[in-house]
Amino acid sequence: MVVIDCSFAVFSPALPTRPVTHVNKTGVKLTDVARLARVSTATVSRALSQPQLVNAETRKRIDAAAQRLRYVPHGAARALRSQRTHTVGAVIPTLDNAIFANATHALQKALEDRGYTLLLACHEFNLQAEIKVTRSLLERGVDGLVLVGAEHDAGLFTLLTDFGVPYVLTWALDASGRHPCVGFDNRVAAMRVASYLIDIGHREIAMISGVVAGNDRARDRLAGVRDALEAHRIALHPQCVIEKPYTLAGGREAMQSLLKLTPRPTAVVCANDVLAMGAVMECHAHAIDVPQTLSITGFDDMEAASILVPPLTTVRVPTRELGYAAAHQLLSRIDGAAGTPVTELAVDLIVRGTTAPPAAHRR
Amino acid sequence: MVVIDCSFAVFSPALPTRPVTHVNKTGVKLTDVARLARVSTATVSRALSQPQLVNAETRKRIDAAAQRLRYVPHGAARALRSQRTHTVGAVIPTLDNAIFANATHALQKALEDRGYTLLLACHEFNLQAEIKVTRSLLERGVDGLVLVGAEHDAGLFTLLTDFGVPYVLTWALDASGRHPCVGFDNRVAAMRVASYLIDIGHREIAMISGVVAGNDRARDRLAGVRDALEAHRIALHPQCVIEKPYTLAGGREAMQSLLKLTPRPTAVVCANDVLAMGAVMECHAHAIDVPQTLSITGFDDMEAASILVPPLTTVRVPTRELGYAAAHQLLSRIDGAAGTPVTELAVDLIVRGTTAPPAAHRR
DNA sequence: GTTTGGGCTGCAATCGATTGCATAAAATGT
DNA sequence: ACATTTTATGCAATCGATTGCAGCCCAAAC
Repeated sequence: MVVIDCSFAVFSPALPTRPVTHVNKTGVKLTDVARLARVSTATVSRALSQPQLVNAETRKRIDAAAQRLRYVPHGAARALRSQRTHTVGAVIPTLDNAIFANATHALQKALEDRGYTLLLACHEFNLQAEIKVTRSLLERGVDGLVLVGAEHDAGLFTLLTDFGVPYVLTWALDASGRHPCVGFDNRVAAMRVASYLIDIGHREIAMISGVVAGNDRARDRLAGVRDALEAHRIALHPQCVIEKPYTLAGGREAMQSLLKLTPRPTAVVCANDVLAMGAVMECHAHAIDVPQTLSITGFDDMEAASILVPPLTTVRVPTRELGYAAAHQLLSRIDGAAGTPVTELAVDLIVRGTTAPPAAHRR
Repeated sequence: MVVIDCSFAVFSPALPTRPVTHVNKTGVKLTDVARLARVSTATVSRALSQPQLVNAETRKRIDAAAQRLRYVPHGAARALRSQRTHTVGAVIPTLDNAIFANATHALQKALEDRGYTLLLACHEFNLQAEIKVTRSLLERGVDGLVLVGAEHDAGLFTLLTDFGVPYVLTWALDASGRHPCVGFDNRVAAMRVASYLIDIGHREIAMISGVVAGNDRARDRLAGVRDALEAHRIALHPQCVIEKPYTLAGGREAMQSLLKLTPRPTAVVCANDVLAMGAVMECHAHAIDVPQTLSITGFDDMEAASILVPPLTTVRVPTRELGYAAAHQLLSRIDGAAGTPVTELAVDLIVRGTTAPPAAHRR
């Protein structure tokens, strides 16, 4: 932090007749700083990005000149010449789900700490849209990309390798071992949830799943539940699996259908917290006691899950760690690190108030 | 005397082991497409960005060539020459609050529809950090900026006008009339909430406020409550105003303090839904009946407010409209529109389950 | 005294696309 | 048939910073 007196007239470079543009209307460029500091543009450039190469005295003059002129580097010019943008792109499904917003926030902070800026794009769970927005990010120029999920259209991977841009997959582990990733095993985690319900006595279990098309996390979570039930030779009837988009309304509708079934399930596994909260709301509306009559579980452990009454039994996903780890892994790849690192994060089953043994098990 | 933040020092990694070329490793450029299509680069450029200027036949050849070579334009080069990045920057407090995430999501969608990409930066409610991240966005090159709130450090506005970059303020209305903005009157809205509580009989009213330093929305909401109470000659004791950061924990702590007061307030106005949800949780924990013993109101109407039991009485803020309107207003300014448009959005008091007349008023 | 080498600095080429101007060909008007 | 406008294309300058290479200066080594 430097304090300078700005009460004197600020040097203004000759006003060239340029078209009105939005980029640095001040027109202060490296040349102006160089002239004022009585050095070449080369030296100014070095003083700003590799200070150790420049004599301390000269550097001081340059810094002062830059301050005085309020010089702001022109990113496009810099990027064109150096082939580096110091910008990272994130391609996520949506910001409307708090869990992605949290992870993105952590990512953004971690990048900012290292001098990078975040370029954002959403694809709304559509793999074709994902290619489109990724291309647009690549076009804008990013030094690296963060993607969500391990499953993507082949065209997306072609694009990435054609471009030779470093990237990291998140929220899942890549089975093929061909892509760097930081995430956790959605399948095992979901299996653990279902196993827990079985352990406390449930046999009539249903699942409210996310839309599995183009969403490997949703698919894995469903598969995990299947695994657990099969391991205990418990049937999962087709009508007990309801696929809905990740919204409160989706959860409510799904629960509405499930309540009509006979025999009625005693426990419902939801693919994420939003669906679970919707499901609980619907039970409230029908005066069905959770967890005494019906147990419900979520997945993600978003903050809102804790304000639910009763608080939601769910799987804690370390969103913050996920964002940080993704940033660090990506940046080290940008800096030239080789290999295909896989970072597996731990997830935990958090048993709270929406689960209890089934009525038949109690006396 | 002016203080200028001189933190434009660029992050320089220690010593990259093997810097990678991140930008278009394929090396396909305009020249290549031009050669394959047997035209000049000028024509290719036009075919891609102003197709109507190019003969249909030629255009077809060019498109085919571009497709064949998988050409992707180089954004930095394009930006350098045309002084347009087709990128808009958003400087928001945080993504961790769902309400900002929602609005940002809407903004992003609206921009995408018009061919723009979103560059994101957060300042965590710190006006100095806001200048810093804004400068970094400007450096990266943005055609316009979306800011949150009407109050900003003078240095921020200097930066904006120096740069001559179009911008729009959101989430509030600018009293000075000097800045384009799209938002609503936080003060009037908060006043309406407090008036409602007074109307149904409350006289002992407290407020859980956000941190007002550097946050004009929070300050206005507090002022609005003050207005309402004064208009009815009701006192607002200093110990009845508790300032907390916008977190669930903040709401709980504040409520804990308020519960110790004598006389105990019969109604608590919260500056946003997060605080209100924390407050309700704390009441649950103390087995205090909401709304029979204590009424609580929120502000924002985030989705989670509806899963609360009882559902939260709050002020609906049209986050989606806000994002869309900001995008449209900004883009029309980027396209050269003049003036200082002010878009005022309507907010509504949504009376739900957390408010009721005070006990003394019922029989 | 000469050579060597390290520390600084400047020159000028370069990154890849856009665009003003010139020109040629085709369409239109008289 | 000739003048004029319109349409389509190419040439080459340009945007603003970075960086390889060369050169200068001065101190240390021989």
